[in-house]
Amino acid sequence: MKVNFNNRDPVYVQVVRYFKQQIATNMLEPGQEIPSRRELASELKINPNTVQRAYKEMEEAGLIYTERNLPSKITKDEKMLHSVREELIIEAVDSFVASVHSIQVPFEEVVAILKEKYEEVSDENKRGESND
Amino acid sequence: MKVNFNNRDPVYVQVVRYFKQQIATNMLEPGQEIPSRRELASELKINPNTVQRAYKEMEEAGLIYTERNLPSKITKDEKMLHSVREELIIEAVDSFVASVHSIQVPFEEVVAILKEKYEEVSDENKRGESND
DNA sequence: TCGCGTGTATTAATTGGTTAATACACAATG
DNA sequence: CATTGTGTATTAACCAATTAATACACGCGA
Repeated sequence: MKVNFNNRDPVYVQVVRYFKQQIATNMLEPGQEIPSRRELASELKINPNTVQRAYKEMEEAGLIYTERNLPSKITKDEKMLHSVREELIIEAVDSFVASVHSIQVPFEEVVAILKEKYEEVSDENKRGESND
Repeated sequence: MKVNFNNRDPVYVQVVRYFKQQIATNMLEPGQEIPSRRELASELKINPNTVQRAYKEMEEAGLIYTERNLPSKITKDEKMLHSVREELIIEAVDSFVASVHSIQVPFEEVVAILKEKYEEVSDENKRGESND
């Protein structure tokens, strides 16, 4: 479990995003146990409350659940899990479309640039990825 | 001159973004005079220093220039003006690709979703746009 | 029953960015 | 030459979000 922190976004947001990505790519399975607050905090060298905040948000969103005082687990609700990926995509698309729309970029131009960039990142992965 | 402020981003950032969009869509022309710090501040009901900060960033970026103590003007450097649009697009694309790549969305799926959303916003504009 | 590792709650501290207040310098204009 | 409107610089205040410190509650197992 390794999160590449940046300095821009709040740590707890980045932790949530990390779990969402893990869920969206099926790296975390339904019912799977995740590290305890203190354990993850220790591992990532951050404050336990920061993890707690991340976990709390995830629990309120229905991504994880907690039974008694046991480490939380990934939800077993398949629909919920599936929607995580959907929502991540929708968020990204909405933000992106708003940006390019405000400067009136035609759809075809967008797709063309997108394709280029897509091939770039694919190439990078074929070699030895190391990004933020 | 009207900026739709949101509560998320700093005001001066939104002011800069507004000018960049205006430049990218050719609403502001090379050499064109822009409102003085105090004037724009008054118009937008914000502090003159907030405008100053926005203008300062734009001047450092080469988007505007200031002669003596006259109101600043849009740069006449056509290459610079053209690159504004390019950079806005590149920023949007980079951020977008990073997002969808982290959850491994295939290119074709991205384009499909994008197309849908694009048609949505186009339709909205045909009617009576009113967004933040 | 005691201790340990869970999750949880409350409150405080920090801190950085943002905005505001104020003053200064300059040039044009009447 | 004084006033007014520019841009500029410096400093302070503010404020909200984030993080940290601390204590509490619960259940399990030695």
